[in-house]
Amino acid sequence: MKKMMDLLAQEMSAAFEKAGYDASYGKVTVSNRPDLCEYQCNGAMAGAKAYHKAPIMIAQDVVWHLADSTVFSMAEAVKPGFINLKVSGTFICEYLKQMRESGSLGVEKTEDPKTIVIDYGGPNVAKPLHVGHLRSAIIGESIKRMGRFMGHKVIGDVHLGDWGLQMGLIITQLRHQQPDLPYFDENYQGEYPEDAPFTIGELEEIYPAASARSKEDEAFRQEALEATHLLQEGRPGYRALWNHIMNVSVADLKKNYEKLDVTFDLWKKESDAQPYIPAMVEKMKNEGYAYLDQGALVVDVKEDSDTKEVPPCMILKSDGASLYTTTDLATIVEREELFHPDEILYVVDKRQEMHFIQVFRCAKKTGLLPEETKLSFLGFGTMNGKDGKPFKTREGGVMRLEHLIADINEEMFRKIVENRSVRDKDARETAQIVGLSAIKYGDLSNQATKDYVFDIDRFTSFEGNTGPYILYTIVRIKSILNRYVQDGGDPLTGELLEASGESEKALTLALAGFSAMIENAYEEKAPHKICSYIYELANDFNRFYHETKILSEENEKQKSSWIQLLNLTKEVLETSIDLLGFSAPERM
RNA sequence: GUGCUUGUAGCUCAGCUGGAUAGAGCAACGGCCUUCUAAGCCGUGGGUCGGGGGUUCGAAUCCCUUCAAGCACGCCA
Repeated sequence: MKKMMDLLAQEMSAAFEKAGYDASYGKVTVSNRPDLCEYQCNGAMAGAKAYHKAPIMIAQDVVWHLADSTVFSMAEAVKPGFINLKVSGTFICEYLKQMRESGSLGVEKTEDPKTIVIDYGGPNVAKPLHVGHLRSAIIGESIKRMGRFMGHKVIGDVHLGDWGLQMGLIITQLRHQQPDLPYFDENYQGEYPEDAPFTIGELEEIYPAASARSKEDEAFRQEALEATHLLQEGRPGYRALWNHIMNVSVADLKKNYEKLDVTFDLWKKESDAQPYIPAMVEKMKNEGYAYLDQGALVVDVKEDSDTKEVPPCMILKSDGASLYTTTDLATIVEREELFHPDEILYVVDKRQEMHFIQVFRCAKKTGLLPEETKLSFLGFGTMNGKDGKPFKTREGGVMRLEHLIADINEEMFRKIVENRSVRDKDARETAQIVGLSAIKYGDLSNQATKDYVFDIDRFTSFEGNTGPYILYTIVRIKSILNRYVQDGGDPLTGELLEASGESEKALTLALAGFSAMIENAYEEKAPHKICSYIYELANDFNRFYHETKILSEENEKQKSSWIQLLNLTKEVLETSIDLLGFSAPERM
């Protein structure tokens, strides 16, 4: 079904035409003066020059043709040339009924479904998730859900980091700690043990220890480099160890992402792309794209329009080893082979932008992908603490994601039991649901590309533009609907009537704007637009709620109409928060 | 040094594809609970939209310039 805004523009354009002006001036926008009107059209001012006519004259001409409109209940020409509009209540009412019946809240699935691979999450194995991983997971998950909602085929890939020096460091550290393990015996012929020689907890100790040591102990570092190399060459003992590391840490990662309600379709990893490297490199060499520069194999990717120097894209280091870029390029080859995607979207820290510019250009230039395949980059900003500097623990260290989530849940739990007499068991569960909304909404309500301040106190607050406030609004609606059912009402029947008061009208207008909002938010990959929409919607609902006693309404038709309105509001809110990646509890 | 991004109320942020009086929330202050969750609602105060110039009937928004902050700039990922 058509978007509300398009229907209004259609009516307005027709009036422009009837008055003898071009239909393109009939664009309608939400009013920025809600005290004067609901919608407005500024086309008369835009057209003043073309028609050598005062804007107000044009506006008056157009308004005259809207006199008997069934869409607008008011259309007036004002001062310089604004056309102020109010929409007919019956028109909105009809629109909302269709919205309910459409099964998708009025949102039209795309006519041209794309296959989109989203690369997000990006954790490294053997290292615990820390707050730096939070944004990628949250933003990527939301965009994945939005894309699906619009009808695209979206494939989420966690793209694990499992192939760099970190693996060599861990192996080497382990070798120093437990030299007798069979994995280090080159002559070992038997089966390797099934169980890993470490727990996730131990594994997480190993990496930092190894990393620290490699910085001071050059011999150790060399050993680690060698181990990395041997692993990549396929040495059986190291391969077996690598398998253990993978199993132990992937299980742990899955558990943690589950807590965030973030799910990936693919658990691909850097090592999966390795088989694609030799042929890719050969191709680049043979076709003359790659050449040796200072010993390294590079591909030029600068373009004439560049305003600054874009260094060549490095394919192989001077020692012949592959690097980050190589893996990313090979991953593109792999994805093309497996999925033929129309688009690959990377949700990554914005500091990596230059790297991806190089990778994208190189992939296109060397023909790893068809010309029309879109490579896009959504770079997000840093999560800062209240001091405006990157988020740290009180002690100044890197905050583990688990701990952050636990802290939030604890805080949420405290607030819930403080404010309500809920049974303990429910309170824990509720605290988790509400806590997740606090984290995700706190993040997503900011523009993804900007740095933002992560403030636990503010995010867990039930007041203002927060996740908990949105959930509270939904819970209020659920509460009324539940009582209505308890009183013997059927929440699914009943006809939506035209809005009777101002706050109700405002609520219906907000609801009608859902599809335009969602389309725009997806197009711009901007979850924060969903946040500001539902925040306004929640405000509109709470105003309506405040002045309307629904359950005590004597007129049954009016009552059941309001119940329909609540149903629709709830659906829109719940659909929206689902796209953001969280859900609402039954009570709170 | 070069380039990118950001700068809006005391704080945290919207608004930026040009439109009317620049919006929220928090914090401060004042109202509203015999009645569906007051975790709510209503109201008051608070602004040289970093500075300066320009384009335009009209600029927070576009252009130029300047200041400040953050980030990135070939063998890490």
